[in-house]
Amino acid sequence: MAARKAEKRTDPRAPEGKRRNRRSQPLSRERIVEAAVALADDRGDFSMRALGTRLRVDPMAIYRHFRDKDDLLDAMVDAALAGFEPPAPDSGTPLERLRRMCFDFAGAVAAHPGVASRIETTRPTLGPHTLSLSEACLSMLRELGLGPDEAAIAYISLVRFISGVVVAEERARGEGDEAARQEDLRAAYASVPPEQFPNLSSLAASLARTGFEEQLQFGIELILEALARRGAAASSSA
Amino acid sequence: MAARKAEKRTDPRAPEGKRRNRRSQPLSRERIVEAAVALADDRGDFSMRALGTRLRVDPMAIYRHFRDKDDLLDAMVDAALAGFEPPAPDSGTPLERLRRMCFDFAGAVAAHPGVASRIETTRPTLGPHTLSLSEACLSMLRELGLGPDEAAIAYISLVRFISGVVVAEERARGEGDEAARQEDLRAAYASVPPEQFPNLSSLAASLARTGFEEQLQFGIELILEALARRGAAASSSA
DNA sequence: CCATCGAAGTCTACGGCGTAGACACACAGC
DNA sequence: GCTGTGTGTCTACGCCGTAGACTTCGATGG
Repeated sequence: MAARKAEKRTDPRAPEGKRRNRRSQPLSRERIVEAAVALADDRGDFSMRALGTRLRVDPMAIYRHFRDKDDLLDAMVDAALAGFEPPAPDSGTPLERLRRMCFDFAGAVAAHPGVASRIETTRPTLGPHTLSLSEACLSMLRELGLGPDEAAIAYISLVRFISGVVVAEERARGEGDEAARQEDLRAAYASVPPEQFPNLSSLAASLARTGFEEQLQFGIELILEALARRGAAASSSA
Repeated sequence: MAARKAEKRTDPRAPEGKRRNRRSQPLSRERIVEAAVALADDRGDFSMRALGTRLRVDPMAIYRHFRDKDDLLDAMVDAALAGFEPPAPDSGTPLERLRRMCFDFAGAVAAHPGVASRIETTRPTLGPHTLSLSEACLSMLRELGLGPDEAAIAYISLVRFISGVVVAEERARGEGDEAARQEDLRAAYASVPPEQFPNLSSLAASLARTGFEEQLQFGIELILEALARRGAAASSSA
């Protein structure tokens, strides 16, 4: 949008413009958020200063558009949810759609480091994407037969579980490559005395076989199953 | 371990010891972890430097006992789980005990800021308390009728959900006092057009009524219910 | 009794962070 | 042309984690 006026200014590397590069293209919330997400994706972390250099702009310039880092981070969360589309209403049973949505949501969140831990439902980020996502999820839960209050708390439960898994995945990923991690894990559990902790030893083996994908799937299935049952009970008794 | 040799040195508050306070009582992993947890409890956050001043010691002294901050943080997680006791085997049905344990666990974790987000199950912290907690939980899940693999992944699901809730709670708590937060929430949702997002508007009302306690309870009930059903099915078919 | 040694604590310093506050500059409207 | 306003810049403050050299102390063994 604001890039229009920049077209004629992009090239002529203004002789003295090295210092005053304002005209290259003006900063905007959008441009900043985009760059911020890209930065967080490239490196695992994110700092205002790094974002500044990436935008070839003084870090403080960002503060003209966002109150503080937190403000920007909130915007990034919503941006990460762009491109996420709730499943079409006629694309399966409510349960199927709900399941698909949970996975899509988890995928979208997991695609951008740092986002998962900021998914909120109590002081909600309230970006437009967040809003439509919540609405879609709630309406499917209602379709399942749940009442308004039940749907609300069920929605929260789902979000909490998913973000719990994704946060753990992110942390693990930042820990070194997968093979080494698996090896560490095996080694750590190998030192556990099996007679004192019989189940724990077998946990190691299971863990080695189970990735985050499976954890996500198992947990969501569990939750949705229980929810469906409640919904059915509620609507049959009504 | 290293404390043994200190016993004879504890008292004689060396005259010139003001600068060289080493003799007051020697640092040890234990003493450091204890102070660290206390520090994190007092202020909401935690830094090596602040810990140093609290221990009246140069921050770098801590590095003689812990490789780095992460190492210390891991130890703190396990320390937070001290005092946590799994329910006695004869204190109710497996389901009841499991439920109780989940709440106790959540409480123990929530009692110490910063701990929740570090609860791991894949690169496990492997402190003694963590170990016995896991073992107890796994064995109850087995009692429920689940097989070893199912118990393992069910255990992970529970941990993920609980830490998800507690992390969210912590973040919310750091956000300002409860009343103001509730008000912000109400205001935020008030600006959502109800005709476009009918369910979302009702979410606001439900959220206002629902604390973290209820979220925890609802989700755990959901998960345990589904697990119990699977366990029953598995053992009846066996 | 003294030399030596290793462990524990200290000091200094480096490079990073978020961001407050003063400043510079380009442009809009007069 | 003048001025105000918005936007990017600069400098600086006070935090952070921690590397590496240094100090000091108690223990050890000659």
